[in-house]
Amino acid sequence: MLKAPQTRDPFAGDGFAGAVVEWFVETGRHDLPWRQTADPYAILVSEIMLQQTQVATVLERGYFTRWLERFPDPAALAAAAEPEVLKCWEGLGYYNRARNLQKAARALIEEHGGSFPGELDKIRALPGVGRYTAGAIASIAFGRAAAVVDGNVVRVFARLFDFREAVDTPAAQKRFWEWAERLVPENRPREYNAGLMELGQRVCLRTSPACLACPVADWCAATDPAALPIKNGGPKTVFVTERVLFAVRDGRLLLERESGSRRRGLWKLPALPEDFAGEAPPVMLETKYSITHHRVDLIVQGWAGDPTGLSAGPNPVESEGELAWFDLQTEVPAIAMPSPYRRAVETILARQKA
DNA sequence: GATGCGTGGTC
DNA sequence: TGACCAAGCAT
Repeated sequence: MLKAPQTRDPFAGDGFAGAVVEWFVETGRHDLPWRQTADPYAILVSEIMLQQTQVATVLERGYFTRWLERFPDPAALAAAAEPEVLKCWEGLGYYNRARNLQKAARALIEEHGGSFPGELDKIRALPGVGRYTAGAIASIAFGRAAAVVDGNVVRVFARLFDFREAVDTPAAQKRFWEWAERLVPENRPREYNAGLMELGQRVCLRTSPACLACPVADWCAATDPAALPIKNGGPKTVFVTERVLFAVRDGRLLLERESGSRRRGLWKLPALPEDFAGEAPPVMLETKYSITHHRVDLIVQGWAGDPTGLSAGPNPVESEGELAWFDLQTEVPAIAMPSPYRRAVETILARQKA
């Protein structure tokens, strides 16, 4: 990697922040829908959606715009029924984000009289809002000089300060926050924070950083930027098999609602017991999906036409949650299902139609 | 402080 | 193609 040596100190004066701000003002993505608004609620929605989720996913699949059309303000979201809230979130994952967003809307109504607080600690107290999100809202929506540290900032800082230790430790995170607090400027913190993150997203790339195009290369101490940041990594992938039932009766599909988990309130194909071998319904579909550090082999079993096997003998369903039948035409499309099950159902239905 | 959480994209 | 990752948070 070709990269000029460091010649300037990020902490000396406001040159570093000024360079980030200038770069953002001149070349930033000002067309993003959440940059077309000054509404703190809309900024909150965007920041929650963007947690651990790529810009392209939120943007191209229309989640942000659709959400604001359906829930244009905290009052609309606070008054909504949770199933509809989850349905609007379907496919984004981390469904507690949607539930917390509604809790936050209710807190805005009930504890703040419907007006959005501009103080960092009050923003931070909203459900689902952690240190990053609070800083992002305070700076972007209110112009406060609050720091942000996300995955992009970690990568930029690891290189800027040539940080050759693991970044995914509490001690390292503490240092990144200290650096962020020291560097965030009183002048134009909105453009600085947005620019710092966008720099990580578009220039300070993970595997091939574009140092020749970087506006802060003069301040960067890294000699081998592509080797940073260093991570310990998470747990190893666990491979599991999941057998579920596809049962249709009178045009209605049997689904199970998860109860205790964080996918609570979402509907899935009911689980079949592991040892359900002898009289098991035939395999209709086998597919794979990943969830956190699990790699799941999803096997859908059932009777395409005549589900007599379902009513014969004991209930073949191993269920921890509530079971219910949903009309395939009208109800199944309207309820919230995790993506793997949604895809499986649609694949099977399309196959039967053909 | 470690762990669990959803999904889609990337190389 | 499998491991890694992306605008983190709550418990």
